[in-house]
Amino acid sequence: MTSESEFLKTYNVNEYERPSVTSDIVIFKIRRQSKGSYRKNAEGILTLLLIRRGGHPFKGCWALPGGFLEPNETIEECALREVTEETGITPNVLMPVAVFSAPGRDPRGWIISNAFTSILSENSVTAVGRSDAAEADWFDIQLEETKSGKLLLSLSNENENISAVLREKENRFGLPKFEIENSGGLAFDHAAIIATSLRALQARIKNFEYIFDFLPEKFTLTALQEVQETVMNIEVLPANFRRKIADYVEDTGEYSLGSGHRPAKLFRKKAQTKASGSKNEII
Amino acid sequence: MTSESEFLKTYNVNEYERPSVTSDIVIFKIRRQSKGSYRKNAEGILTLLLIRRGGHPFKGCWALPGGFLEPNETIEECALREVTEETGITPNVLMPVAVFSAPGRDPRGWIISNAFTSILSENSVTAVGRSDAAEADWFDIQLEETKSGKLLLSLSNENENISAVLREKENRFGLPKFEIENSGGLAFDHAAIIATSLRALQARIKNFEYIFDFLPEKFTLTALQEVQETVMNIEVLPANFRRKIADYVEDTGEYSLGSGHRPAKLFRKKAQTKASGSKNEII
DNA sequence: ACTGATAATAACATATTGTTAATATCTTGT
DNA sequence: ACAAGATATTAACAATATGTTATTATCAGT
Repeated sequence: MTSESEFLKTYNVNEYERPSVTSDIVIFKIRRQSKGSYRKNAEGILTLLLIRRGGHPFKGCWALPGGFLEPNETIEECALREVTEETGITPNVLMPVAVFSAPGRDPRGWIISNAFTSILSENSVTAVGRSDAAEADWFDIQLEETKSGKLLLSLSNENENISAVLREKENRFGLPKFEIENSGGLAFDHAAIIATSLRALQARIKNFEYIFDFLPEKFTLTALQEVQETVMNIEVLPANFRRKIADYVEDTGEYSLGSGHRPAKLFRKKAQTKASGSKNEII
Repeated sequence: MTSESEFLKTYNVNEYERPSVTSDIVIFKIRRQSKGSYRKNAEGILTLLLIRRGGHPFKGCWALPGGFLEPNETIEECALREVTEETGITPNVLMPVAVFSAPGRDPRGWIISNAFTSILSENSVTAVGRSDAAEADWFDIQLEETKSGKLLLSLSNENENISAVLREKENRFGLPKFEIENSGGLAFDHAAIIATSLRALQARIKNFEYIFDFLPEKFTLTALQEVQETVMNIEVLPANFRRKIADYVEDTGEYSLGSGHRPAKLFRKKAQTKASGSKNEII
């Protein structure tokens, strides 16, 4: 019978096989189709940040920013570090999505990935490209279900056009996961990570979680509504949206002027987003 | 310039330091305080499955079932395998909670844990104890907020009484995480994993996600209501609960008899839990 | 039959949401 | 200065959904 400290002195973690651990970060941002104003003929488009891989494997392919977990950092710190290193951007939210650990997902060997979703606001710096990432760019993203039940993930910018095809994988494990039928040239299983992340984001945006991260501190309610419409790919009636959002925002007293029409009030996110319920705790 | 296949031939994953990866599983189950019927003086109690560690480190301490990820399995498969090995139980849901990767969380070295939550139904086999786990048992669990904003996690059975104290840790990373002020004798950071998991479960039970996993295939609406009340620690008015749950269940035509009072209809979970919304897609 | 116990739902008040339409206020062009 | 164009904001009413209380239903046991 050994004591705990004696045990730890002789314990050697290298006796067991271990995987490498990475983080991959799915960063979204909304761009306005026509500059100036929201709504009608000027709706927002959801975009995604990809890097072109400068080294093997998948050299030259588009991929999510990300990299290996290092000792003495948490996986969240790893995610932030990698994004900054590879794109020069430092996001301020990090929403855990899922762990991707299917054997064979990385040709280099046993490597599992922790996926995170992040959001950049419209007016934030978007200069991209650094270090081992040869190139970085924003891609318009669309995820649509086909009649045969498959999912088509389309990513495009001026020069590139990526089309990946996915199938929803049935599992007993909470979140929907996806199987890649055609990666469209995306590295690793990143097509599946992107699809899972977008679905997770949409679920959160529904109840106004993370919605404010797409916009600067002060924003109009129309812009906020546009965020929900763009991310979820739906249309919302202004009167309804304004009633629902009312508890989450507060008036700044300022206005957005110079738009050629009635100026919109500027709001900010209200500190506490408490939900009320009924008078008593018994519902 | 090397080709992709040449690169992979010379790539050696062992050049970089790697963590060990584990899964930990937080398994909940409801027990009835007095056998026979639900409600009034016979309310449910949420219980949690713990194992007593048979080896170092934390030998003799209570801990979550779990273990190391092995090559050629996903982290979800690892979680299921470990639960079965250590407790003889095979759960049928597995809800991802979070990754715990804080440096120093395991005295053996660099080991990160993927936490999952699972649920066992009332009438399932609960025989526990196997392999390297010296002992396993169900603990009544309670998580309450104190006036000073701390969280008290209480776990108890006939012989044991564990009290852990936690603080909510502010972070920019989605989920609330917790810092352990007093582990109450629980191994590793398992007190924090348990608290995070329970909070995650409560959020899901609110909208009837996972709620059916606590009960057998056929159940009464009162029993289902009891699940929500027990997990979320609230009281619900029957008329309200029944209206809200109506779209998620279907009548089996059978009744629960022999109870000394009006028999209750037995329901089952309805296949599709679709949400309706308005007539058009525009809301 | 009567009691005790819980199931199930009716009935009404209140609150929320869906929907349509009216009004408000800016910029620009004349 | 005034009209036109554009979008913001809210009023008003209909339709649903929820909170709340009370009533009725149906069993087992006496």
